[in-house]
Amino acid sequence: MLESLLHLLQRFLKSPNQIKQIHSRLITNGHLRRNPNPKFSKWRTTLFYNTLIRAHLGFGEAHKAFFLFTQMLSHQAHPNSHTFPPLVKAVAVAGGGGWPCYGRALHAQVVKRGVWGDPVVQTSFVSMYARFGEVWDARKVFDEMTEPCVVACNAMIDGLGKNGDMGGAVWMFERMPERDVVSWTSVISGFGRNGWFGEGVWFFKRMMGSEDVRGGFVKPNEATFVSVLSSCANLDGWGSLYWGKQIHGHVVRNEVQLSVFMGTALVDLYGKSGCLTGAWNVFEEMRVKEVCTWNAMISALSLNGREKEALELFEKMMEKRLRPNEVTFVAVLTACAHGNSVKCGLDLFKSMSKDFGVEPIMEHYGCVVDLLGRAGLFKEATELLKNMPFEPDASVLGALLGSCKIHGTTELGNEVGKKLIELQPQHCGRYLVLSNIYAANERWDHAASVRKAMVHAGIQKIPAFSRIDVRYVTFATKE
DNA sequence: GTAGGGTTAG
Repeated sequence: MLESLLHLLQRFLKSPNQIKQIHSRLITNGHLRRNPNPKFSKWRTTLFYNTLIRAHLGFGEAHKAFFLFTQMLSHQAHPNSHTFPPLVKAVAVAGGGGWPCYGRALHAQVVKRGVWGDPVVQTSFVSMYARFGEVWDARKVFDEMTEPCVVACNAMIDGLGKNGDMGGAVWMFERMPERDVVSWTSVISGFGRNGWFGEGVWFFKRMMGSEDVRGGFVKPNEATFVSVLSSCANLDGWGSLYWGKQIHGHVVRNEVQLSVFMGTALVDLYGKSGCLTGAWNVFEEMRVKEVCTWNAMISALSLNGREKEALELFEKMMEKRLRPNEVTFVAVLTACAHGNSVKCGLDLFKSMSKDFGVEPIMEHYGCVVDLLGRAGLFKEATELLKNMPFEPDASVLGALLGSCKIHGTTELGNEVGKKLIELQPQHCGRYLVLSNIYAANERWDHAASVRKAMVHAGIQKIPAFSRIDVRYVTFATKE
């Protein structure tokens, strides 16, 4: 009986319903309590709890994992080194402000139960501390490990990348005695996360040409492709489409079916590099689509001048009864702003919290201010700014300043521009837009004084340039 | 006598 329940648990680790059924059987049979029978070995109860905790984490019920742990303690089942890694991961998944409390409590438990020396447990803490920005604590745990294995080093590399230390990440990568696909992927995704897109793509190329310790090639997997595609999508100019297509080709030659992750990354890539046909083809080809996939396609349309189609696709998404999220509304509101659909945008803005339960954040206000400003509705825009539940940040004010420039609204532009310079004294563009507004209205004295203030603040203007890509030759003209 | 790391949309 016991053996078969254990077998079932392990087999259905990923099926919530089955796990819940087995869980209730375990409770009614009393297997989750300490059994006074000496024939009943102690570790078996521990094993049940460990497997249940892991299962609940697996299907996204992180809070139940904690509950199981407290039950485990109250029933005097002894946690061992296998108990903690899933719990530490549950802290990371649950996230939020409560992490220091849970995370450090678990750390204390680990020390108390005498399993701190276990490398798997230590690795899980390296990830957890790094994920919450405590890279110094992560490093301390890592340095306590006598012989960190590949996985531990990978966790540290990823942690350094997550905290903006790509120098440290690459340093560690170069000194590893052996590297696997995750080591490479961690560096590639780190570069992308920190905005070093070219370096990310370069590292991918380096990976494709390198050999591992056994003389074989390192084979990229789905995570590798998704990471490098996201870097490609953000490359400037022709590189984006060129390298993106190369990698897409590689995916097609090596992968059977497009996963949601990979497909979404490709839709985003084609959307950002202006190749709408490419984005559509991937979108249509995908069997399984999630909300983020629709978001990527709607953004692709709205960023490439197809505002009407973006809104139509949003309608289609509604017909499929998919739940739009924050990102969806950023995409559709952008479409409305670019397409000058004031009424449509305002209706969507009203309905997002009322009908869909999505509370507007700064980005949404930015879109609506942009929408109103472009239409010249400055009274409404300032009204919205005043009634925002939080202080407008530079992106929102920047949207308004941009509109003031288009419409030559000097007075408001002056006010907004001054506020912006207070917020971002080192941003050369802010001074220039303000000075251009004055110049456009022949207020040369004001224009000159803004330029002077800029020089005074020690800011140099970065020359703007426009660029036309013809095949692979780039023509650039400096302003 | 089970286990740990990397992934998409603004």
